[in-house]
Amino acid sequence: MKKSKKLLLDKIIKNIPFFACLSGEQIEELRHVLIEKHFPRNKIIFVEEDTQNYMYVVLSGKVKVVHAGADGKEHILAVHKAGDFFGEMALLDGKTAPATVTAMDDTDILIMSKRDFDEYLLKDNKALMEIISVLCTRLREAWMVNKVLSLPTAKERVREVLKLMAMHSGVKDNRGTVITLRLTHQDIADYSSLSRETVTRLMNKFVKDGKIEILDDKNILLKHSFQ
Amino acid sequence: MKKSKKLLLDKIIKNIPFFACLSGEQIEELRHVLIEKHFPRNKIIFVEEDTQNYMYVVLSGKVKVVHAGADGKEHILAVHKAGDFFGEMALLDGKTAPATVTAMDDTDILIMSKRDFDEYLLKDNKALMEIISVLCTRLREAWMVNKVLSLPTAKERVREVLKLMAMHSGVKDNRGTVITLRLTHQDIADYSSLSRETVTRLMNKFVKDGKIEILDDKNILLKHSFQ
DNA sequence: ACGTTTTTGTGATTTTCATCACATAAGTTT
DNA sequence: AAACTTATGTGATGAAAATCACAAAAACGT
Repeated sequence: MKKSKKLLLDKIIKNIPFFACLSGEQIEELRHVLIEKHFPRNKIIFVEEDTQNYMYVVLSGKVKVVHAGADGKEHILAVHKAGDFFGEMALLDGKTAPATVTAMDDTDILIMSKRDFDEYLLKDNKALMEIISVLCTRLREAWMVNKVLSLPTAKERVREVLKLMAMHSGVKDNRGTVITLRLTHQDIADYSSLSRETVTRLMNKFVKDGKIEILDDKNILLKHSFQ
Repeated sequence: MKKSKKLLLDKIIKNIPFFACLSGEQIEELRHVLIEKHFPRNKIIFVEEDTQNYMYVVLSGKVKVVHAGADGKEHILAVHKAGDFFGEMALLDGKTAPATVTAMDDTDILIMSKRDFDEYLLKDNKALMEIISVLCTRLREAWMVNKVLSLPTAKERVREVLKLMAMHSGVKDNRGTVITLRLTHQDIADYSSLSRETVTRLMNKFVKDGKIEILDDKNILLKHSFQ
């Protein structure tokens, strides 16, 4: 393993709240049991209702957490980027995965087995408190999505979805907040439960009104005037 | 306290997953620190964004967990009946309450202070595991609501909301499942983010199609053919 | 650089609900 | 029981967004 990669891995691991309580030694140990795996774009990582035996950490790329509707449409519940983790729920309560996770780009992912998860995390009181705090965050996020979906107009829905993503994956700069997920209109539509065409029209309107700007790399800048 | 009431209290306490791991003595102890309080219909128990210092258990009646929209409309996230508990999140991560809770009927509620909560629950590893499992359940429920709200037609939304309530508050009998919450059409509308009129029309259609039946006490019977 | 696939842009049409406007019914209060 | 209040039933109308149907542009693969 390259030195720089090793350092990156260390940095990412240390930023996972679950692992915040582990000692340097423990992290070193941990790194040896973690498996790195590559998922090409559009590859499914796991399917809703699957029995799940791993927790995942995104190293690079991004993944979407989705519910698939009967009609083939999918609803995005969350998008995770480098440094985010997912799949912990099935490990915690032993039930099946509540949603499907798919790679949105070519994505490198770190995998931790249930055995190691139990070994390193479920024995330590402090780690359990961390897990609880993470679940609370997830719950608050789920309720926020909920709120967004019950907004009456398409415009509000798109606006709030953008704000939600800015909160989770936003980088502030002097002009506003940049959503670094490089989302397509279809992605935003799947997030806000609207049609792609409606999202296209609204995004253009936001641009025309000077509320947002699409940067060269397709990232979305929410200007200060946004909202 | 009347004997019968004491027994009821005991039974309810023992059915709360948080307390499942406590010994008989501990429960006895616990009962002395719990305060019982009455909330009349429509009384707000706590407000979104409030700093919250208690956990609550419903003894009788029912409460709704809601997000209030800017336009005065409210969106129901969950309904809790006797034996259910709520308000635990703010105690767990110290952040403000993520939603408002209101009594839907005259409701008796048991209150546990943060101090007792910490004292009895946050020290025990087994209790922490219980809390984690409860949070996972909440998260799965929140995602189900999410799924319902992203369904494209009003009919599906109402159908799935009814199924959700049946799952949480349903009593099976030989004809199907009875939702024992005595909900108004407005409640269902607030749950599914539809207008009251649309819900009325759809409920009548379900009745006419023989899928559901409104019992004398206003409870809703989902017949076996429902779905 | 060329063809292919994916994404975006935009008008025309249709559908579905929300809204409005009452009527009726059922429950509550006094 | 009369007077209110709350809940339900139902038609008519309108608005918002889905759908349909392409065109154009960008991104990607080889």
